Amino acid sequence: MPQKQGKTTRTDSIVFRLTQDIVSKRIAPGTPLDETRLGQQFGASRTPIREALRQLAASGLIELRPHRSPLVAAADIVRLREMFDVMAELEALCAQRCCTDMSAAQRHALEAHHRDMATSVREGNVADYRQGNMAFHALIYDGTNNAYLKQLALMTRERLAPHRGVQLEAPARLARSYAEHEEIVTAILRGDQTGAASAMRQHLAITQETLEQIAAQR
Amino acid sequence: MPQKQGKTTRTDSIVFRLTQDIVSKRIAPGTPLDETRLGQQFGASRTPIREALRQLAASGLIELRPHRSPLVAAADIVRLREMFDVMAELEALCAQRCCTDMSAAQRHALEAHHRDMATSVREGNVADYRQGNMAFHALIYDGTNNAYLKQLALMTRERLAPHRGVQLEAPARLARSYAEHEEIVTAILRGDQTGAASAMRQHLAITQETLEQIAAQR
DNA sequence: GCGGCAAAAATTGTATGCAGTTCGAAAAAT
DNA sequence: ATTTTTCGAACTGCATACAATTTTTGCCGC
Repeated sequence: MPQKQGKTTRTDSIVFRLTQDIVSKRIAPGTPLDETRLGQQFGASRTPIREALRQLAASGLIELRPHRSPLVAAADIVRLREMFDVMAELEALCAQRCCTDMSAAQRHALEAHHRDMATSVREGNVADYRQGNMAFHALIYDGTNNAYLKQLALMTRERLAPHRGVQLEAPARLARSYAEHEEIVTAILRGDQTGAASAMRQHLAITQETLEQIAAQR
Repeated sequence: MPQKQGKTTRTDSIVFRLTQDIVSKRIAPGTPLDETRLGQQFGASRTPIREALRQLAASGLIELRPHRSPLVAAADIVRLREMFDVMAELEALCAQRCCTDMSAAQRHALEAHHRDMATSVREGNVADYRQGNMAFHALIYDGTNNAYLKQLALMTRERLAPHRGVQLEAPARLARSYAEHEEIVTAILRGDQTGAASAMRQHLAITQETLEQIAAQR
């Protein structure tokens, strides 16, 4: 489960760096991770290394067996596809629940946020849009008023985030993404459960296509 | 996240005991967990305690913020209801996916297992049925051929298991549960996606009713 | 008496040392 | 030459000691 990193503790720093190294394939899958070696590599003691490795294991990035060196998990394309698939279903469920379980304030917040994102699209500000997009989906998670569902969806999205790399960089994609958001929002406001769910599914299917391209180009 | 407990390492032992203490309410929600105190309470050093706490945090049983004592997460009725809700949806999704993604061998295994469970029902053997029920649902998780979906469903079920207490003890419940299983199996074998999903949802709604009774009697 | 500040106490984060287990290599037997 | 056994090295699991940070407590000023 991802932690905040407000006051970067050493463990969190190591988690971050190791995560990047793994998802960027700088460390090949199947590689055994030696605690002492990592320790002197990162200039830290074994203790924070161990904590970091536990967190990575919880994230599914590595596998650890008792008394044995942790192995970098095979983040194969198959597994990523599966996760994307489940994420789409989770978010579709969130959108569906939003139709019935959202408070008026939450509905207004979602609508307002979506309108605000229009400026990022017009300016072609990719960084802003990226951030706004995350907030958009977070608002939908919140709208379910189901903490566990929110937690699962967030966890899945965050775990997938590092693998998405440099996608939706093209301004054209921004406009399309925004249009899809529009569909989702209107469906939710209309209370159209199946419409909201399918709109969300389709929205995420686009993202998944990008993954397939990345997979193909290897 | 599956954890073996073959060669009980001290950390795993502590994880197990703490988990039981938390879900059985022996430790009240909101209680701060002091590492040193736990250490001398369990007769262990702080190191394995820390590792155990990380795992519990990953399981969502406790919450930890940097430089602050971990707090036992509130497992209130509201949260439990939410988790049951999500579990129903996850399993409904599993059943739906089984209709399309199951192999022939998996279909046969599910059918055979279901038939075998009839004897437990006839004999009124609650313990056997309980075990068979778990296996039944596990077979459906497997049938999705989606490791991540399986992981989420299993995790949710396991986390909920301790709270289900002494339900479905009455032999009458066994027969009813079995009939519901029957519906699910036939829907899956027929390839009826929506039928399988709704049958599963209804099957779990029964379970949830029991929870409500437990909640009410407190 | 009340609010802010500072120092002390308590608790988490980190480092290091030791013991137990696993894995590999060398040696012995077939 | 191949297989088995044994021994050693390396690494993980655990314990303890130290550093950093937070919280509490006591004091001073208002």
